[in-house]
Amino acid sequence: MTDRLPSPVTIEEVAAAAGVSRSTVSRVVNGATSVSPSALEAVSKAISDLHYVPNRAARSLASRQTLAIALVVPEETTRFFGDPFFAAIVSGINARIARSDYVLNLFIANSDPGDKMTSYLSRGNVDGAIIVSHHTSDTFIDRIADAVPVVYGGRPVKLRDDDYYVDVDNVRGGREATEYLIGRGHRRIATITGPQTMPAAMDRLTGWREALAAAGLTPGAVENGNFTDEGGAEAMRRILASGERPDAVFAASDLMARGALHALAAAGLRVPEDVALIGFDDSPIATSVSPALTTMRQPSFLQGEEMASMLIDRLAGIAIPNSRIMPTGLVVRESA
Amino acid sequence: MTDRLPSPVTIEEVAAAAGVSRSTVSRVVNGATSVSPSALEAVSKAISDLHYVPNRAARSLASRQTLAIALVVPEETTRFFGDPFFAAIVSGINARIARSDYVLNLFIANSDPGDKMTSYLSRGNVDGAIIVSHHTSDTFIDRIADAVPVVYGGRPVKLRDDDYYVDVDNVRGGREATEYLIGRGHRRIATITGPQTMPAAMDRLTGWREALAAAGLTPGAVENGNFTDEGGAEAMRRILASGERPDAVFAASDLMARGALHALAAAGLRVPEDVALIGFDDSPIATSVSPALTTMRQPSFLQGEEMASMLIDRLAGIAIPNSRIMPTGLVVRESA
DNA sequence: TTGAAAGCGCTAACAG
DNA sequence: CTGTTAGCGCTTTCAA
Repeated sequence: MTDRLPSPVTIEEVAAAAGVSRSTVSRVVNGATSVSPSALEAVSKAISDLHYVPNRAARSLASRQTLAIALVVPEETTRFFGDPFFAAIVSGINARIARSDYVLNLFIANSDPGDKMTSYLSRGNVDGAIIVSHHTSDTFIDRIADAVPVVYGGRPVKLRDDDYYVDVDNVRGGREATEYLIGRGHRRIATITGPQTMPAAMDRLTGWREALAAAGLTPGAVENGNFTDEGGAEAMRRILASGERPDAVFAASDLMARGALHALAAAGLRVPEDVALIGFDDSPIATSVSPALTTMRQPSFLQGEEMASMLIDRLAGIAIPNSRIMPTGLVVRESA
Repeated sequence: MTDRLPSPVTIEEVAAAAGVSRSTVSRVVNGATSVSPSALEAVSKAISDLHYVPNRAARSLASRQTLAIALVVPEETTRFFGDPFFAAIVSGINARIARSDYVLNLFIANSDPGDKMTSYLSRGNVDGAIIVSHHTSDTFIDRIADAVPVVYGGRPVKLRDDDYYVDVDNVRGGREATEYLIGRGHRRIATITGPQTMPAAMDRLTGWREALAAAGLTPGAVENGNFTDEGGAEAMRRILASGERPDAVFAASDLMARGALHALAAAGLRVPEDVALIGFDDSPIATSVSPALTTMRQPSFLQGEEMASMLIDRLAGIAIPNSRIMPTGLVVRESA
């Protein structure tokens, strides 16, 4: 192997420059409180003068932490990467991690149970893991969760005692989106759902049902759009083909709403005049289409940041609630 | 910090079990040749009996390698994540890395020059970096390339002597796609390009120009679709609004082709009867739209694998060519 | 072919 | 509040 030079300046040199011992430098680097102001200042100066960056291998070896966090992404990356909602989640995670001493290790999860990734994680090569977007069928999850602290993006499929997650109130989001439609006078309301193997998709559907029931309305068509653009378009086509045309549609993601929009346009229907359409996410898609989408916002970037924060707190031994439910909010634009 | 237990079995215990010294175990683990068959066998047995897994931090500290590779993704993640082409690239990179001793560190690159990431990478905290999809405006690139070996996805904006990259022949791809259109009898051929800050986008445009020039045809409209879905749709609308309607369009990515398809449908134009449309990538999008896209395939997953392979080889001190140009190929479906 | 010995750069008791 | 002292688990000369 070619030798890679590590950071040339060591803690020893910083200590010398600052006129203190290694330990004191270590203390300021690690934010220990018990350092005198003068020492703190001298060390800080030496650090920035010398551009000192701690060697993570040494640190990790001595402290018995890896300082690494795994970001586990499900195999079917097409859907994952195709949705700006996830881009925002990952950006948020990245942003929070960047402010910490941790680095993010990316793993694209292969459901193969003998998987190298699973054993890598199980062997304590990371301090914790963030798992985004999993399905009922993802079996490797449990093995990871047995080995290291995990924070989930979205309520996990089977909730266990020591599960931590960040989510929004999807039932409520679905309900309020639908209530808005009802309040605007719509009566034949269909929905395009996500895959019913995912809690978020199930919950939004539940919300839609609840709102209709509360208003005494008969539920319209329910079609699975699989959380994809094309799936949304197909679901919309099936809805239109199925008989009575709805006067409004609740799509459980903006991506699917976009697909639906195209299907509606292809069918010669105007939005919102003929069919009102409401999305979910308030991702960049919402404003990039025409008409701009009315949608239920969720704070994706913040959710990502919060996921990382929760994990970092847990690793630091700070007690935190098992879940963090972030607020949603209706954003009214043109489509409904 | 909560203590994370590392793999409990150390090289010392393996050595004891095998009746040899630490050094011999280390030699076996690292594949050194100078080990007697009997020692080799004893050590191998001990390793598997004890489920020994070397501690990366210790290994890294002693060997002065990090065993980590950075995956650097440009800030504007919306575009990155929105394109299935990149999903395939990342999957390929991930797959190859998973077969090695390296792990992938994900960095979302912030153009802020004082960036923590840049200094982290510069300080030798990774052995090498893979940089996907960069623009002429991405200034942090040079600083990374100065610090560690880099492999680029696509020819870098400014090619330096020691730059390594994997790419396809985009000029040729653009030319052949356009030649196909010409061969089908089309004469008024427009193009939807990617941002002209990216080599791939520039080259595909060049190929389009070359094919038209060779056929003695007047170039049609050229509109930038920014490598996004909506950008493609807008570019198509501009082309349609600009006067003479083209009888064929070369879109420099499938994502933009999809946008164009929608704009065409909205304008009441049939594909391919009124306007033929050809894409680029052969991403999953190509078959998920209707009509299915005729497109210029590039082997995205393999490109990702190759990027990782090149970097791993370089890090191993293996001499390799500076670039690897992967083949493209026309895939004829329905849209042209 | 093998073992002994010397660190890699850092953290973490433990005294003081 | 600070320095001293031991290692963390592994690789790597250097001799034998």
